[in-house]
Amino acid sequence: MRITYKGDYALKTILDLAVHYGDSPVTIHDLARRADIPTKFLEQILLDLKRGGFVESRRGKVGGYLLAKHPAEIKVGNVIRFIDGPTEPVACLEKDYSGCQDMFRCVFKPIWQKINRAISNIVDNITFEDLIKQLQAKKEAIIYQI
Amino acid sequence: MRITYKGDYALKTILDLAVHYGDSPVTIHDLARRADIPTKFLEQILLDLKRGGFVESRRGKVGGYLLAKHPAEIKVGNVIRFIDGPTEPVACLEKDYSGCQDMFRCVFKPIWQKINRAISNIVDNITFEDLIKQLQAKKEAIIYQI
DNA sequence: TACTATCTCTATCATATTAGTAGAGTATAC
DNA sequence: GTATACTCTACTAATATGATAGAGATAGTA
Ligand code: FES
Ligand code: FES
Repeated sequence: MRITYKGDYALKTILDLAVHYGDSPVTIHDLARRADIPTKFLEQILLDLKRGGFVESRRGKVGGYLLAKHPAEIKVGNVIRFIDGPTEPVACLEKDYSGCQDMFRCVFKPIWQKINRAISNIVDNITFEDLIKQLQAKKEAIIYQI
Repeated sequence: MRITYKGDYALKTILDLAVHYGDSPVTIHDLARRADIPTKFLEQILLDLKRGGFVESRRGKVGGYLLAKHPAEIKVGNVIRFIDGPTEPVACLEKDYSGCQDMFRCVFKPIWQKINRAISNIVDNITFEDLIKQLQAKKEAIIYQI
């Protein structure tokens, strides 16, 4: 698995929208500025995320983007897989893969399967609500430090 | 981390050479045929592996390739990293990376670190000697089955 | 209504990576 | 001295990545 800039931008954007969950829409401009993402690139990413059911949009003045679900309902893995594709380290492991006939013989397959399970265990067990809590914990730690 | 064809071919080639460790050199032709790898592509991979100190070569008649170290001395992770690059899921984690200033703030970093550790734990704890043993165990299982 | 902020959509582009292919050259055993 | 086998550099086609450009649609409001 490889996290691309697009995936990184998508995660940061979803997190930003998660932080503003329940508030009024956030504009592309604000999202781009806060996460330092090229605006026109983010436009495309947000359209993708909308098609993926992660976000909703409001047009016109007072428009912008909103998270389509509660932050607790979105896992990091959902976003990564939707934007950057499968997390499997080799094509052999992906669903509907026709090659890899001599599966029984490939002594490397168990390695790829282990890696695959390890990655899934991580990215599918953390939601954006968890991330927000971590952010808040960090903030408090900083205040306490002062 | 993403295993490319080149990495896959390199692993299968090293395994083949590991199986023939101690024997006479194995030709590119035989390696290519057995693992179904385009011969000219494998030539390049073997030159890379030679520069990486994984294999040795003998020219002329009765020439071919030999494993440069004992199979127990070569980890799967060594080959993957040498051929396909770092196993880290994001550039931020790689050594000498200058970006990612607000490290303290990036709530995703612990996720990438976890994944990185998980992958390393897997690929750095299996040698080609281990793989050969697994191959032999499979062979015996098949014989027993018959 | 006109204006403006905002999202929507399609196309285009530069660069890098991937997965090879081609062909001439070098060394060695016999 | 010739066949066999590795060596080296260059080239190529296809795809992915990380954007940029510009015209269009929609909604609030003066
Ligand atoms: S050939 Fe499919 S996992 Fe090895
Ligand atoms: S910005 Fe470097 S890990 Fe998130």
